[in-house]
Order: sequence, then C-alpha cells, then structure tokens
Amino acid sequence: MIYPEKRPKLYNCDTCLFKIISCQYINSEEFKKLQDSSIQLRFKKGEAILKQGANASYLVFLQKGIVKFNLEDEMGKNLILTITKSPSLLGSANIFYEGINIFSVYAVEDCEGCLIDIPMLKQIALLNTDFLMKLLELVSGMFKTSVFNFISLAHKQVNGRIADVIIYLSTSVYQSLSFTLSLSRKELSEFAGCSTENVIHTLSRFHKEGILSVEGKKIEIHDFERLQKISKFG
Amino acid sequence: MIYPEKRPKLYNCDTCLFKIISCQYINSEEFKKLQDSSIQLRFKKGEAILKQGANASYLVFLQKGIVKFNLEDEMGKNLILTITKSPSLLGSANIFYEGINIFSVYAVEDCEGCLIDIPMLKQIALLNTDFLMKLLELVSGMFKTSVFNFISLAHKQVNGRIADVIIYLSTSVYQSLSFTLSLSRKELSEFAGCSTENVIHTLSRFHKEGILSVEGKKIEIHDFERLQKISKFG
DNA sequence: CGCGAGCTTGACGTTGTTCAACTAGAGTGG
DNA sequence: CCACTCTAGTTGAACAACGTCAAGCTCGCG
Repeated sequence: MIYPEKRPKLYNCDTCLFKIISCQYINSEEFKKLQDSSIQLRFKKGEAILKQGANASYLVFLQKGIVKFNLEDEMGKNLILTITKSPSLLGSANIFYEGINIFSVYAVEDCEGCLIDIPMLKQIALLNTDFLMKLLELVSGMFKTSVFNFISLAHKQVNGRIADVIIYLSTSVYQSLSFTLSLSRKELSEFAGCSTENVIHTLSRFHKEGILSVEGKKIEIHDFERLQKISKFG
Repeated sequence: MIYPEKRPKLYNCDTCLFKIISCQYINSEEFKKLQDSSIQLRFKKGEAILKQGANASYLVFLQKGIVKFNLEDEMGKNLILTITKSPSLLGSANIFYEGINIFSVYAVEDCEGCLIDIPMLKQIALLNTDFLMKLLELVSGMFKTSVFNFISLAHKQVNGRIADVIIYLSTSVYQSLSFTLSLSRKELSEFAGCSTENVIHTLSRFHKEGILSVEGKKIEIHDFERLQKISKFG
C-alpha cells in the first residue's frame, strides 16, 4: 500500500468524549464498529459541515470549534437557528428521519470533527435501547431550544432579541462576560431576525447606555441583569 | 359492581386508525395492552388537552376535531405553533423527552380523542423497532414543520404571514377553498405573530382586492395563486 | 497605493402596534 | 320584552419601530 496513513488521526479516539459517553451504553466492540465507519476531518471557517437538502448519511461529533445551524429559504435569505460550540453532536435531528438534512451546519471558526455513519449508528442504537434514548433526548432537546427561539422571534422586538442573542452567546457559547465574536454583524442579524444595521444600532445603543462595550468583534458585558430585563420586557 | 359501564366507549377500538397503523408494526396482543391502558375522552371547545409544564404521562390520539398547539411565554402572551385536525397523534415530541410538556394543546372545536399511556407505549415501542421508527418520524416531522413556520416569522411581513396562515388552513386543515373558521381573530393573530387589528386590516385588504371574501367566520378563497405569490414575496 | 468587504452612522419612508371609538350579537336579569 | 353588559369584531388615526438607502469609514490584502 502506497499511503498506509492516508488519513492521520487528528486525535486519539480513546480519549474522545463521544466514546466515553457512548460506552456508558454500548460495549467497546460495538463502539469499535462505529469508530471504524467514521472519518476525522478539519473544517475551515465558513465551510459547510452539513448541507441542507443533501442526503443525511452521517452525523458529526464536533471536537473543536463553533458552528451555526443555518436555514436557507426559497428567496435565498438565511436564518440562523442556533449557534453551538464543541463538544456537541451535530445533526441528530436527522438520525431518525428518512431523507434529507433539514438545515445546514457551517463552521464559524476553524473546526475539527468526526463524521459518524448514520446507518451504523442506527443499527447499534436499535440493539441498545438506553443508548437510543440518549440520542432521542438530543433530538427533543434541539426541538425544545428551537421552540424558545420561536417565542423570541414572535413576540419580542429587536432590543429584546439582540439581548437574547448576546445572553445566549455569553452563557452558552463563549461562557464568559467578555468574548471575541467569531460571527459577523450580518450573521448576528440572521440570528436575531433583523437587519444588519439594526444590530449595529442596537449594540451601539447598549454601548452608550453602559450595558456593554463593543469594540469591533470584542464584546464585554457590564450589566448582565439589565440585559436580562431587556430580554424579558423588550 | 355498581357502574359496570362507567366509561362507555365513544367508538370502537377495532376500527380505530391508530390501531390499524399500529398493527402494521406490533401484534394484536401488544395493541391490547395499549388499548387497556388508554382512556377515551371528549373535549369541549377551549378545553386543554395537554398542558404546557405538566407531566408528560400520556399522548392523545385525536379522533375528531381541530386543535391548536400553544406556547405560553413568561409575559402571558400566546403563540400558536400549529393547528392540526384529526386524525392525528398529539404530543409525540414528548414521548422520548423525560419530564414536562413543552407546549399546550387546546381544542378549538369540540374534540374526541384517546389518551395513550406513555410508559406503556414506550415499553412496547422498544420491543418493536419498526414501530419505534414510525413514532420517531412523527417527532422529526413536527420539528420540520415548526422550522418552516420559523422562516415565515423571521423573514416575511404580515401580508405574507397571513397568506401563509390562510393557505395552511385551506390546504391542511379544512381542505377546501371555502371554509368556516373555528378560530377567533385573536387566535389567527397568535398564529401569524402579529396584532389582531393587523389580521383584520389585512383580511379586509385581501377582500377588497378580490383575493378572497370574508364574512364573519366564513372565508372563501377566490385567487389561490395570488395568495401564493403574496406568501412568497410578502 | 488602491480596492473591496465589512462596519458604522444618520435620514427617511414604510410597516405594524397601540389606542380610542364604534358596531353587532349573545347572555342576563328585572 | 326591553334595557344592560360583555365579548368579538371592525375602523381609522397617531405614533413608534424597523428596514432601506446613501454615504463615509476602517482594515486587510493584492
């Protein structure tokens, strides 16, 4: 064989979180099958990890990086469903739905992940009901968060939605009151469901009022409680 | 026993669609177990069938009537996720998610349905993987429709959203170009994500332009194609 | 050095919410 | 049988929110 190590491992499967979690439910022989049918890959910022409309033949366990879940409508407009950081299992809503991906997933910064073969995962999950239940929890959880996003879009005005976005990024993605965005203003607007200008206006208003400071991509939250109030009443 | 027929059957289980579908996947002995742990009930217009926040201990197979899936936010505002007519399985998103109902389901006209015990359903589904897969398709399907509603809310203005609502009601609920609403104007506004006045204004504009005619609760669509155009570009 | 992409700002017009007034029908009680 | 009240629906006007536009700015890259 000319290329015995055509795909060098980016990291060791033995210390992988997905293995650790999976092996609470399935035996190591079964995990070996999953491992052998999976592929480790790097994704550059902006690259598609899963494509809306494509066949759902694999999931991705995200090892490193931050991604956006993206919906493209008929008119070519984008809507960001949610932003997720590693470690996380991407595309679980597609496991048990025959056919095509409902949404796209893009890397918003350089990512590393592992493609997991859906037919193999399905086969193993059906023999291990606890494992199956664990996977299903992920699907319902995804549904649940999307439902709350729904409320934000339907009933809050831009103030509140931007506050929601900042709170979400701070608590769930960057896990700090001060962080450097890997998203553009346009992407923020696609997440909040408004125009880019409106994102900018609102952020600079928040800045003026001392709620947070914005300097390019760097955001620092000064008054988290005020932000929560705006989220609630805005 | 004093009341040997305390709960007279509203209809015969042997001709029930849920039985017919289920028995493609499970045997009649298993279905008998489901049947014995289920309860037939009537719901009056306005009554809650499933309550957001309550324990998810049963699903409902809707035999007759129309229901709304309702989200209540912290501020007491409502958002209608979707409207569904019988026959349909309600609450399937809750089957595999431990805990509480994510949304409420209300009867928007008099309904009849059958409460199905979740633990029993789960137990049987885990022994019949084809049946399980069928149920899971319902969960993902629900997710998918909610996602499209999402796009409508995020990117369309009221014109387009009202058009969406009318199209949906006509094609998926009443299945006719002319129908009598069982929803109030307020409920329409909670479905379209706008104010009641805006629903009324928009409907009467549609009326003036000859797209449809409105007379109280009676709606008759004259120009379906135009409605689709408004849905797409509005 | 110049170009282009992303960002920022303010002005303007459109859209949609809120408010207030009015109508119609349904239920209640004298 | 007629006030009355209550609710749902309707209308138009005033106001606020938001998107669009146009212009200028900054930064990175060829």
